[in-house]
Amino acid sequence: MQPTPDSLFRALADPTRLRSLVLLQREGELCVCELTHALDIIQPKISRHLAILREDGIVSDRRAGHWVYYQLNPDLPVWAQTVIEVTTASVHDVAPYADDHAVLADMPNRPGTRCCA
Amino acid sequence: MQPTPDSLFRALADPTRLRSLVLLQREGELCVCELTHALDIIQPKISRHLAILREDGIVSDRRAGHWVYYQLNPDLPVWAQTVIEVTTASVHDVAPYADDHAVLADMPNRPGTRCCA
DNA sequence: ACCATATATATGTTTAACCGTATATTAAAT
DNA sequence: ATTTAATATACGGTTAAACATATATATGGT
Repeated sequence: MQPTPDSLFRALADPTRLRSLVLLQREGELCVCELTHALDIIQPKISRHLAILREDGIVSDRRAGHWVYYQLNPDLPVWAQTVIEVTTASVHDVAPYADDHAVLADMPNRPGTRCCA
Repeated sequence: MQPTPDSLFRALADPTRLRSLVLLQREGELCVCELTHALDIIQPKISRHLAILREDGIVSDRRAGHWVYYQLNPDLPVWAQTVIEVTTASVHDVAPYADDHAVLADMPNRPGTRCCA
């Protein structure tokens, strides 16, 4: 499934989804617990919004053991990629997006991270 | 006033507003009656959605006699211009955007048009 | 002053989206 | 087989957005 302009903008219209997408654009791939931590939003809420993005073809998911990793759908049409890229670049230093990034960087025990790097 | 990512995407999330913006991006400046005709949407509905766009700084208006002309706000931040440009380009040939453009081109008695060109 | 045209706003109602809480699913470990 | 951890979904309630209709405002012409 691929988003239409209509459905993409409807998806981007929610703050939780927009913050999630900006973070995914920056980081490439994140599990639900990382998004939950970075945005400080309860897990069912994150999961529900990720489901909306998934059902619209905006993100794809991949399970690895306990964790489910989300990323921007690699098959996203170019125009949609551009919309997300340009937006992400423009909010690089502004709240709450910059903070989300910082909070994620400080997250302890991130899955996939070697514990004794 | 300038749109934030949040407010811009909320604005783009409504089909009437998205169609209006795509047409304004293509045409440069249109009066309310042209939008009403091109989109085949009753005038109060068009006006209300244009008011929402205006209040968010996405479009600007100019009165000329009976008519009020709208255009994309020239002071729109570059990232927002890019979002609208890229989107417009991507829907050039698809419904309902292509049709809106065609219907507008066929509109009789458009204001600002010389009657005996 | 009055009328016609173009546009804007106000009102009450309906529809859709989001929310928090509770519960179900899935996978790994013991 | 049970338990624990991560994630997903279901349910009912609340809020916000959109709608159609009616009315107000503004401009220009007679």
